[in-house]
Amino acid sequence: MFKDLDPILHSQLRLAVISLLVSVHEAEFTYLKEETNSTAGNLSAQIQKLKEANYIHIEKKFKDNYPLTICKITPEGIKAFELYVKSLKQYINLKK
Amino acid sequence: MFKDLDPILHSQLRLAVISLLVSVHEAEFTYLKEETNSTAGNLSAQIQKLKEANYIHIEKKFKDNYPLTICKITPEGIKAFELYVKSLKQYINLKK
DNA sequence: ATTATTTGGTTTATATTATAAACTAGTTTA
DNA sequence: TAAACTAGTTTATAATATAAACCAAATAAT
Repeated sequence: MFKDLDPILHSQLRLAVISLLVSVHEAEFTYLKEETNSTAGNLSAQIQKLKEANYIHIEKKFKDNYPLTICKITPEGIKAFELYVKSLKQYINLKK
Repeated sequence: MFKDLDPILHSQLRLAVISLLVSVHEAEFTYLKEETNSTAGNLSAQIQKLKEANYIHIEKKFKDNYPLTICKITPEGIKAFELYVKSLKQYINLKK
């Protein structure tokens, strides 16, 4: 009945990040931080996990002398998100 | 943009338990254990948390000499579940 | 010019959570 | 009466989330 929920995505912050990246496809660290209302430390840790899972790609460069971190969702990330949503529906759409 | 997800419900097992109880209204421990495919220890711990949050009520009695634990959802539990689902939709865009 | 503040992060320490393993208490079966 | 089973609970450990502290450089203030 209940499919397992991908633990990488079943985290409020990581889910919010993926949710944003699914729609905007690519975003800066500071944008993600503002939109998700997270602390920098937490966001840094969580995007690292998303990267390790190969759900996002992280590019680091410089812009106007400052470091700039850009996150993009990968095809695997999109797939995982879609599967997560599908599984989740079994939990919250229980039309008995 | 992203509303906080009730941490009591944002747990795979607790969410599955509440999901079941929303539809069946009342269930035995062993039924929940089978339906959620969980271990007894984990289920015991998680229904305790749901009880502490006042999301379910736990009744303990005996049936045919064996202990019998029955869980029922409370109005607060139903309300919390509905709010959780509503908040979650912001993350997963369920309508699409 | 040097001190303070800000930007854009990362690392580390700690609290919380989830879970399996071990245990309790009794019942039934052989 | 010993073994196995039922129906759980408690405990120990691993995993997770998060705030706090830190780092390196840039810019602003004095």
